[in-house]
Amino acid sequence: MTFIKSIEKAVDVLSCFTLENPLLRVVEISHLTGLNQSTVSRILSTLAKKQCIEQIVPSGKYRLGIKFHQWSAVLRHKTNLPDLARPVMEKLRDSCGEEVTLYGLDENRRICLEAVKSHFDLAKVTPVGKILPLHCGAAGKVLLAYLTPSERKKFISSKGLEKFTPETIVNPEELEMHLEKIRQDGYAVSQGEREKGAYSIVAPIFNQNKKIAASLSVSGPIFRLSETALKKNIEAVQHAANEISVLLSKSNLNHRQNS
Amino acid sequence: MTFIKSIEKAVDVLSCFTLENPLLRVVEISHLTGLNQSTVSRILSTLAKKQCIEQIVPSGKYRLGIKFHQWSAVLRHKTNLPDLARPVMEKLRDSCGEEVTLYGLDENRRICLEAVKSHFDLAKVTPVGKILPLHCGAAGKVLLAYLTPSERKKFISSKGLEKFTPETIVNPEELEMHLEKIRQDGYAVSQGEREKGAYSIVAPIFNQNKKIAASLSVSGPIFRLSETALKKNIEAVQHAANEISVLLSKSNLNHRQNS
DNA sequence: ATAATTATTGCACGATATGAAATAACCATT
DNA sequence: AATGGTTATTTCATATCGTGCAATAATTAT
Repeated sequence: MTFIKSIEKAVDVLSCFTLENPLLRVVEISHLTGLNQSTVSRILSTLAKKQCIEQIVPSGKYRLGIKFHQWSAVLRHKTNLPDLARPVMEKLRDSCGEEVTLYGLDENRRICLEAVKSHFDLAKVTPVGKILPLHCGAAGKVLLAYLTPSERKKFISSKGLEKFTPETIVNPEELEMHLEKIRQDGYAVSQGEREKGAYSIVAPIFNQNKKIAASLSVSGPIFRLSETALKKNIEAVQHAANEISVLLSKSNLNHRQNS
Repeated sequence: MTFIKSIEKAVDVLSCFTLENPLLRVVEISHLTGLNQSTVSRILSTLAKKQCIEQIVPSGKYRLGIKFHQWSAVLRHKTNLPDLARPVMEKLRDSCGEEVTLYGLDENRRICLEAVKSHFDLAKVTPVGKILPLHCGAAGKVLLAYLTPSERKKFISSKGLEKFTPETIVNPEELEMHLEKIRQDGYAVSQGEREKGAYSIVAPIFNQNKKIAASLSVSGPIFRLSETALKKNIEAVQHAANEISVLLSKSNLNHRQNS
């Protein structure tokens, strides 16, 4: 299989535009991607010509362009995972009170695809579109756990595992043991692995081919996690995740062939 | 200036994914873009590797992938035109009762960037993300009218002007006259040019450099357009469009330099 | 006004994207 | 299940095209 390198580079350039960094200049992108400045400049010109990005005139910085409004609408429109999952997620939030989030795999990160806010004032709040690491936090570990061993190895060996908190697992073997445990249990619980004081309870969502499609998380401040809440929430998250898996299978089976 | 052709092709491929056609196969894209099947296949493989698209396994069709969730979130997040315009659009809708829509230029089409629903049960309803022609409907003609003559010429000469209804202008000279009139008036009114029985009243939105940024439209069924409603709505649309122009200028001036 | 950083362009080289044809995979029909 | 037809992918040779370097131009900072 042969891939078109300049297209990969263009995607890498566009991937630099994030919630945290929605406005970028040529050099910044050059640093972030490791691409030559000339190359970045030419890629940006091309993307600007095609209206994928636009230049803000006083500053000269670039941001995503009108083309993405089209794609954004397409994404929101059809049977896609977030829309499918939202009602189930709201039910889950109502039963456990805490924030419910949905994560998908994005290169070797995870991205928050959907978030339903907690009823508490003091709570975990994750914006949709936020990109987070895979190796820490139960939602990341669940995504990792159900990859094929080769896919997983590619990630874990790719670069060092960054330490976010004292609880972050940075040892590959230790991480693999955790993942094995997750596969046995069918869920994951983490406490303060990425952000101090926060817990998550997470279960996997599978597509019709039993491949991992997303992870569903309930998360909040650790001090609200009683022994009974833990048990109840594990049960509830697993149930909700299964429900979404079923919806997803049905939805995908619908657009067979010429439909 | 030198553009990277394979990237342009990739964008063309992705542009095939629309509200009407969210699921596509290689041949379909090949026909839509005029690209060789091998090329399309390779572009799709590359985009799939980068998770810009994903293949639905039972059917083999492709759809937009998880990467677009990231970009979609970035788009929604920062000071972008639709979010800026929405409150003003809602006010306008409340004052005139009819659907209010916002259109931007997308290659040589227009795309609905934002829509606020009419209060009436029988009304015009335009989905966000819908792609429509430029040469018919007041919202398209306003976008055309304020392009530079060379930009405009590029579009009008590009290919024949499709006739949607008996009212559609298909003669380039006649169209130019209409556009001149629009520039003099500062607004446009159309009746049944694209869809029979529908009218639109549209005013231009400019950015801080006085370039056309979007067009703002009030539209509904012609039978509700009395002489007084027409006058009132023209006034209201122009006022709202100006308001949005001001907001847009302010917003763009904010992210100067290193902010 | 000057220096420093950043963006763009020309050029020549080497990588690489391309179409045509072949092969493989897939689907529909009987 | 088997066949024929459509669609997807891969191979291969060729010329195109994207690339980095260095120079220039444009911006920004001091």
